[in-house]
Amino acid sequence: MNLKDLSDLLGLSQTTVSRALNGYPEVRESTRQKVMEAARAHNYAPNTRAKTLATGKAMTIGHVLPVSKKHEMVNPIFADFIAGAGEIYSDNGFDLLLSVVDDDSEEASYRKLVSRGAVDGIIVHGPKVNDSRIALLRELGVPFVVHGRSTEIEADYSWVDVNNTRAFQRVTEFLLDLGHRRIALLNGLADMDFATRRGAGYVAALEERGMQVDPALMFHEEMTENFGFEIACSLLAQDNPPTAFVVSSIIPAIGVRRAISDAGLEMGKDVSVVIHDDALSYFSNDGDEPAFTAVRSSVRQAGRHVAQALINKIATPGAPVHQEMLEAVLAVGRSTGQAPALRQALEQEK
Amino acid sequence: MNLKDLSDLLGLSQTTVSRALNGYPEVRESTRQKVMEAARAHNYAPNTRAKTLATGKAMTIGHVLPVSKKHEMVNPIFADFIAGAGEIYSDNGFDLLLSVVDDDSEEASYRKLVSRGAVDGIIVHGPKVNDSRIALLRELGVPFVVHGRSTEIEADYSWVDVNNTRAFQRVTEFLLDLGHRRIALLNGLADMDFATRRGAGYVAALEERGMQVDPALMFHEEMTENFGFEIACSLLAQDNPPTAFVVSSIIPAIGVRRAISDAGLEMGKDVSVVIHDDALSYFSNDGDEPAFTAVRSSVRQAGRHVAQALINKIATPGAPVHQEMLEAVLAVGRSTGQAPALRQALEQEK
DNA sequence: CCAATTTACCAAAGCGCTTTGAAAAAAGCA
DNA sequence: TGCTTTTTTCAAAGCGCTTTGGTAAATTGG
Repeated sequence: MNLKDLSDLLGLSQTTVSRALNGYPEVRESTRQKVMEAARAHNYAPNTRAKTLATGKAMTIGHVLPVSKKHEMVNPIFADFIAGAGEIYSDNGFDLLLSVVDDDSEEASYRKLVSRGAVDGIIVHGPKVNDSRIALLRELGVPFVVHGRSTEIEADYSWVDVNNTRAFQRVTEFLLDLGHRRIALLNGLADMDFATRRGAGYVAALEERGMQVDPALMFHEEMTENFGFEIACSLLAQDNPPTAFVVSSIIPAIGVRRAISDAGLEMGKDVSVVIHDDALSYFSNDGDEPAFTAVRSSVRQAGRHVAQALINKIATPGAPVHQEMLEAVLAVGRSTGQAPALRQALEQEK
Repeated sequence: MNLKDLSDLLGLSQTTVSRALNGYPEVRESTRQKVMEAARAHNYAPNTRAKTLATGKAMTIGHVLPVSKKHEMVNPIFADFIAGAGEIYSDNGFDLLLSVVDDDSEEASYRKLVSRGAVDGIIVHGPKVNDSRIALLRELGVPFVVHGRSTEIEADYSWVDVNNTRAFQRVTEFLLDLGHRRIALLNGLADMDFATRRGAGYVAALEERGMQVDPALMFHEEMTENFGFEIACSLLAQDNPPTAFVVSSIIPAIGVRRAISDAGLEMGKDVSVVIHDDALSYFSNDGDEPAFTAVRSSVRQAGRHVAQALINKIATPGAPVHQEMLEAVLAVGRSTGQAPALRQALEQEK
């Protein structure tokens, strides 16, 4: 069933039917009712491709999911982010075009998406410290919003980010207040912008208290469960092991927890752990006493904000850039406690 | 830059340029070279919407991601599956259209996808035991492939599934061979087809050995980490706790592991755990001695197979249905060992 | 060397919609 | 009633591509 069939059926012109369906005023209300009715009865929906061709709007947002050939890693926050963004798209009549590419042909993929006219806007995932995609997309002149930022890029562009620096400074201070002095940082890959900022927060907290930053306690890797496990195992086996861990995601933190219990220690008592919690749906870490003390910021919520910002940008091309900082909430759970040394000292005092 | 611009620039007709670009034979090789060159130089790519309108093929595959409003759950295997499918799409020039909908408007979403002509084919995720989507898609006459099956649907349709029954029968037998007699099953939601089949495999293994099936040891829930933790905690606190767990995904198994260590027990010695491992990228459970004994089947690989099957189906409409069974590999890891009772008996014997 | 093929190119129609500009019908006004 | 204004409808152009049905140019064969 296409427009012609429908209009023939109704004895009306395509123009009138189209207008009736699209809510234009120059059509009698009784006619509109009839048209709507017939459209529903025959399950008519205008052909997307014809419609977008005619209007010049693709009504589609592009997401590029780079999958490294070597690591075979898929960002675990991706699904939740997409779920959030997708809600907004549905509400606004946009489609979501997902391009899976191996990371070395990523740039070509953006170029093609735009020159094919397949999308009206693009969302940039996982920005690097110095991300070439931002310059590329500006050059291509396509509206885009970055989930995160790119520290070394001077240009103005739209982004929605969590205040990573503040969050990590906060949790580090929290651990310091509990008497921890040797605090390990298990961070994401070093070239990721979020990881840099989190590292900066951690360092800032230590330096503010006049403490040495020990590079031997800072780790950058793909944030797998195994990464957390391996590092924690080797650290805990050292002579002077850290008493606390700051971990960039709940996934490696699960590995850390495993290492702690394998070492016969108790998390929250012998060793403290704080995490950044993206509020992934399958790892709920909430309730009145979450398993992990965490700075929490829902990545799904971020997806909603990024999507909305992009849609606004597409609707109002001249508008200024959208830059939005989300704050992470510090929620204290069962994974943290006073440093053993401090606890002993306090007990002695009694 | 569009076709007209490019052909004007070259002093050729749109026809010739189009044919040159699409590899048709009726164009001189030297002309084709010139055209290709110019296209590359000016970064020309044919407008997707115009092209698909003209050809009548959308060159797009639809995926519907239902997100339950109440649970706010996003299937954690989704990202890996998509990554696999996306590779195949890229290789074959297909786009991936992702529709995020809340689960009660799922049917409408499929209808619309088809009547809008937005997709050439659809992939069905997470089939229920009696899934209405299969009848719907057949009625709509759109090519589709199901990731999984739907037990109660008689009709012929294309699917790619893991042999869940066999896999779970196998791991249950494995536990029985180790002397375990009280084996708990932590399964997915009861209406999910895969969960039913896995349950059937578990039951079959027990019955084959003439053992009672204890419904108090079988659990159906959304497969979160918390689910595993809660159930395992309460079971281990019972008078006659199970000595082994069969768990439908690595995620709840992580919760089970946590419960075991919280109870002061050792996994692989006091309590055994076997899992179904989807080989999610952030929870690698491989190497020569994986953390969990598992029946493994890469969901990413499944994504590739499903996508390829659908593309073939679209290319050859008359072809018979594609039904493909993937077998899961049993890999023994460190999470299983002899049942404590059996071990004691054997020691006594010496 | 000229007719019959083959090769290389082109004009125009069509994909299904929106939108412009015009016309017909209805309503308002004197 | 006749004329103007407003409302309602329509025919046709256009979005950017592919593809059909040509025609002119080059090649072949007798």
